[in-house]
Amino acid sequence: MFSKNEYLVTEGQRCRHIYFLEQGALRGFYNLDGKEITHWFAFEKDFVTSFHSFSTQQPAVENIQLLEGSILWAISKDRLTGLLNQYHDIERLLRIAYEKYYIRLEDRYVNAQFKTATERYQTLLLQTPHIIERVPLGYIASYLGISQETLSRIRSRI
Amino acid sequence: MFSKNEYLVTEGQRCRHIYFLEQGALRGFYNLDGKEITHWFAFEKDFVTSFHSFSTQQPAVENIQLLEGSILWAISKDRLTGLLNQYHDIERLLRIAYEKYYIRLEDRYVNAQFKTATERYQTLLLQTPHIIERVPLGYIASYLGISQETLSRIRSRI
DNA sequence: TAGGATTTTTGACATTCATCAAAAAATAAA
DNA sequence: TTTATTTTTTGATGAATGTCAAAAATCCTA
Repeated sequence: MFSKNEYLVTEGQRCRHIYFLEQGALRGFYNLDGKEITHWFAFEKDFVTSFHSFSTQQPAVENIQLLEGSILWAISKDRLTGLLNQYHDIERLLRIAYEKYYIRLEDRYVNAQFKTATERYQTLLLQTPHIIERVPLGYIASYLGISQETLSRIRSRI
Repeated sequence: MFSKNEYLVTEGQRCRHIYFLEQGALRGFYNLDGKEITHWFAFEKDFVTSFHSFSTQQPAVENIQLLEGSILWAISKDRLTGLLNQYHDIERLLRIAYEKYYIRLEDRYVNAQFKTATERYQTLLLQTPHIIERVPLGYIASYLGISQETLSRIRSRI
């Protein structure tokens, strides 16, 4: 149980857990040229972690912050490793989970690089309409890779 | 052994193999609004496949084309599945390979969405300088998400 | 519910980049 | 080598988006 605006992971710190988000909302962001860039959101039933840091156990380059009071379950890297050694099936589940996450990221990548700002916003509306009600526009703008002003203008135009 | 400009995978066709590229160069691209968008390149010692199609066995949305005559090794989905069932260790290797590929894609994603065209080109020069000599500029431009003219101007400016 | 803080919108202007067209350069073929 | 083809560069112009500043709207909280 964590409360709004708390941090799950902070830049520079090693991320030792994968979390399951039962209830609430999170964002992952990092600092680029003095600006906070939100690069993902997570909602109910998502698994979250600072993937790079968790996987390599290097210091995280990103921050994970609570957007709402949330209920989270955590499993540590060590405990997960134990489970993987003990149960072949978990290794397989994880491999398949990675496949799915990879495909999703590929999709986002294409979307990010080759669609216009307006198209990206419309895709977001279609795929996850609830984001709009739960997340400040500024965060959404940086998630879409545009300025808040531009997002505001896109919204007024639609 | 395949020769220049041949296709390994074509849009609409199911991709049933993962390939190991021993020698040569490939690109993955798809058609968007009548334009070919190159979204990755592969060179010696890379594993390649149309990931989404291979994983889900849905028809591919992308094409894989030879940029040079190349030597490739293939393993079919069925044979790989057999190996995964037989050897726990291969499941683990695959899971770890996916981790690495995921992290790499995450990196590219950030790069694509939040860096300027010039920065993206400079990163490319730094990370894979040999691309420039082996791949036409037009492909590189679309890989970077800019027009060929803009890339040409960036090059003259540096 | 009134005042303060935060978030969103609007305006003016500068910059980046795409597009279309054509010239120049490089590469391949005869 | 000469010609044809492909690739790269250059020029002119317009559209999309960023930035800075301020106004308007919304939301907290006392």
